[in-house]
Amino acid sequence: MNSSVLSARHLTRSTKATVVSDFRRAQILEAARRTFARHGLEGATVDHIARAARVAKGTIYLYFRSKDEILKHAVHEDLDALGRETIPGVAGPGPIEDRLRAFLGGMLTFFDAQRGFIDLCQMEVGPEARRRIRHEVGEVYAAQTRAWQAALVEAVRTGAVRAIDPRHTALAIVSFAHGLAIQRLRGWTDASLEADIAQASALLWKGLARS
Amino acid sequence: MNSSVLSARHLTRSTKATVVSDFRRAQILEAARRTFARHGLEGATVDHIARAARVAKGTIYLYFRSKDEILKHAVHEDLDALGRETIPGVAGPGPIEDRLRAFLGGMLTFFDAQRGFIDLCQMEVGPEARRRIRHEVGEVYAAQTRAWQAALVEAVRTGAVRAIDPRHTALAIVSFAHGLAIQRLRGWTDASLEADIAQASALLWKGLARS
Amino acid sequence: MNSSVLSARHLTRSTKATVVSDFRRAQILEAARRTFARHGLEGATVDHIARAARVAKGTIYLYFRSKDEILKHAVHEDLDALGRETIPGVAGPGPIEDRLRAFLGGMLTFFDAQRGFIDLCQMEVGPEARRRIRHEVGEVYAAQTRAWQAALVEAVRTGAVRAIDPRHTALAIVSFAHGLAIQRLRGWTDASLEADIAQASALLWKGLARS
Amino acid sequence: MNSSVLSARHLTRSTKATVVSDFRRAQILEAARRTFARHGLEGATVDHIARAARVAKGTIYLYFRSKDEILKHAVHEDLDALGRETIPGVAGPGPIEDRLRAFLGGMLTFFDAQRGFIDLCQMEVGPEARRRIRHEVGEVYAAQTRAWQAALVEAVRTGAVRAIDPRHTALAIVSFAHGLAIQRLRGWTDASLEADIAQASALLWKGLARS
DNA sequence: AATGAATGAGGATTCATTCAT
DNA sequence: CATGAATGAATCCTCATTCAT
Repeated sequence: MNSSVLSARHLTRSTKATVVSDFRRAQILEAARRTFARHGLEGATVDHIARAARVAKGTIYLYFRSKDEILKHAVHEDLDALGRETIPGVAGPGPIEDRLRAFLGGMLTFFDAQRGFIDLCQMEVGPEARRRIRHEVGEVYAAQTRAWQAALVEAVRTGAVRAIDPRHTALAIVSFAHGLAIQRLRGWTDASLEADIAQASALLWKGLARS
Repeated sequence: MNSSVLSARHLTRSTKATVVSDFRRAQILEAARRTFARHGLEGATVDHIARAARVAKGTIYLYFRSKDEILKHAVHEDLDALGRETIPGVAGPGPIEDRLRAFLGGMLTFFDAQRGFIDLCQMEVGPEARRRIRHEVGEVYAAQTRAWQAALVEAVRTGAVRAIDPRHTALAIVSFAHGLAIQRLRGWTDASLEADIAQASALLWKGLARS
Repeated sequence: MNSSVLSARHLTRSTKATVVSDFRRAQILEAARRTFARHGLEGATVDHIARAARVAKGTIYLYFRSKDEILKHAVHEDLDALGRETIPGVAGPGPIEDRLRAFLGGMLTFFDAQRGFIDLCQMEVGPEARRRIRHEVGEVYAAQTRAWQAALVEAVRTGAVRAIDPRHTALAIVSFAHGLAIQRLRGWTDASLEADIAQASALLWKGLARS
Repeated sequence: MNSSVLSARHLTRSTKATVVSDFRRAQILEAARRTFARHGLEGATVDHIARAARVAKGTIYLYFRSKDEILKHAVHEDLDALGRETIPGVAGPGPIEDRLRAFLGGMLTFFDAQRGFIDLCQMEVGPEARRRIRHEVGEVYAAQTRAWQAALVEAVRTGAVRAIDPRHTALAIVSFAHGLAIQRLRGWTDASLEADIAQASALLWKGLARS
């Protein structure tokens, strides 16, 4: 009984430690995202990130090996989320028009939530870590494009859309979503999220629809 | 006569000096563009730029007050060119379909020529100079959007296109072009310039055209 | 009775605590010696020492006030041992030739046992603690030298050795032993311990012996 | 004629630049040696070295890639000198007794001139650069030992010394010189340089001489 | 008593900018 | 005008020490 209590305590402590540790990592990553977004990739000093995360500079290095490592993780997490939130719906059931709207909605919402900061990192390509990020971002867009290409091939076959070229059209859809997301992210448009989604998907749909 | 000779000489010298000076400025700006594109905004040191421009580091500071100043000028020149190369055609005569194709072509060509590097600088926004760049880039896209909005209002009026919302559609066109340009710039698509232009403008045109 | 039991208990507990405490101190010092020897004085972090001692970093500070304190104690213990193992024999009875061999043997054996690491620390003299170490090491060599000087004065008097200068010769003996020990410690010689001792003492003895 | 003047000017400038550059390097190395000797290897900060060299911290990095590089060069230069100043004489002509005295004199003088600081660096073995230093120092002592071994083989053959073991005796001579040099360097003896040399070589010579 | 997460002062290194030649 | 050596502020990262659990 005593030992069970002890091991329970131990388990609890161990779990708590993990929870705390995970919390710290998330806390730092979140602070890093905000700081990268506000100050830029090089402009964001580790001091800034630490202050934003409300921890000491040294603490950062208990959870990440380097500033680059932080960037890598922040980007990786976000790109994972972006892929998960936009790609499955493309192949899903339902009319292609709805899927188009859902895709655009997913992209714009994601970027609007300040999480598109990665997309703005493209300029920094010196160190190896950056090169990987660049590649990883490209992979997500490539995956989106492939998903749309497959969906369009099927849609052309069933006559749901007119006889467009699936490869180029897929790229066009993704590029469109991307461009629109950036315009919004940078504050170059003040339209509401819903209006932008509605108008953009209507335009695209009209471009795809039969006759 | 003497004085005329003198002033001629002076004029000549002055002119030559100006020419040389302008040449140096252009030489440095060009080197800076290449260097920024290759190494990133912070990754590009003044040493790099100087070496690329084949001048000594100190010489740079005879022509530009600071590194930020260089960036500002490089960006400004490029944005000017982008505006000049894309906006007038929007309002120009001819069927709107052709103008659409021309616009997309202008954007993609410009970015393909490595000059879209500015667009990649958005992440660096710390110092005041950067903030201005950000704003300036936004201005160009805003100008493009306004041009398209005007064109679309007219096109809707004459029945050249269906009754779309000019404001949102203008933004959509610009965003589309922008997104496609970036995808190309980053090497995420390997399609030919012509094919991309053709397919994209066809899709958009279909989205705009009547019935 | 009760009280005697209690005080016995108390004594036992107190003693046990002392034993445990002493054990911890020795454990940490030993780990520190190994770590200093392997990584150098600054290269050895408190983390390294803690890991080598199989205790948590914080525990170290329950037994030593600072890293410098650890070094001071490790050095002090070793120097004490070196003195005890080499000095008494110098004044001891028996022919001076044997005492010479014993002295050289003591030095080389001590250094060979990795305990001469202190001798290698001389470079680090910044903080006050280091200055003391330097002085303390010097003290041991000085004590050795004094012991030899006394022994040689006596040996010259009795005619056991030729009429050398005791002061300089004492220094020479100690320096010789020291130099040989270092050469071995650093791995710059691969001869066996016994052979080095035998040859060195033979050479020195020949240098000292009468005609 | 004009061109000759120009090229002369150019040559002058180029030479002057080289001279200045060499001077700076020497200036920094000298300051580094002093600082390493005073503060230890890690205790000596680049700031210290810069201040001792009367240059700004950044200037250091115009002449050396890193602190380790500085150490490497300082050590290399000194070891070169030590080898040049002690080894040739060993094989030189003249009675072996004189060569012995010359060798001891060379070693003690070198160390007395604060240049034996390298010898004190042995504790720091972490980074790769340090490991090389350690090896390099060993090489010099090994070269000295080889030189003595050869000299002793010859001396035994000609009967200049008694039938000692050349290998061990060579090591003993070098170790002796080394140990004495260190004792002096650390201030553990206050005898005059000449006295130490005389006494030590007399002792050794007596140990080597025939009957 | 033991732990190890958190801290922040301190050090090596970089790089925009200046200035004597 | 042009140069490039010199500067030092600013940045990333380490590690001795503390302290809540």
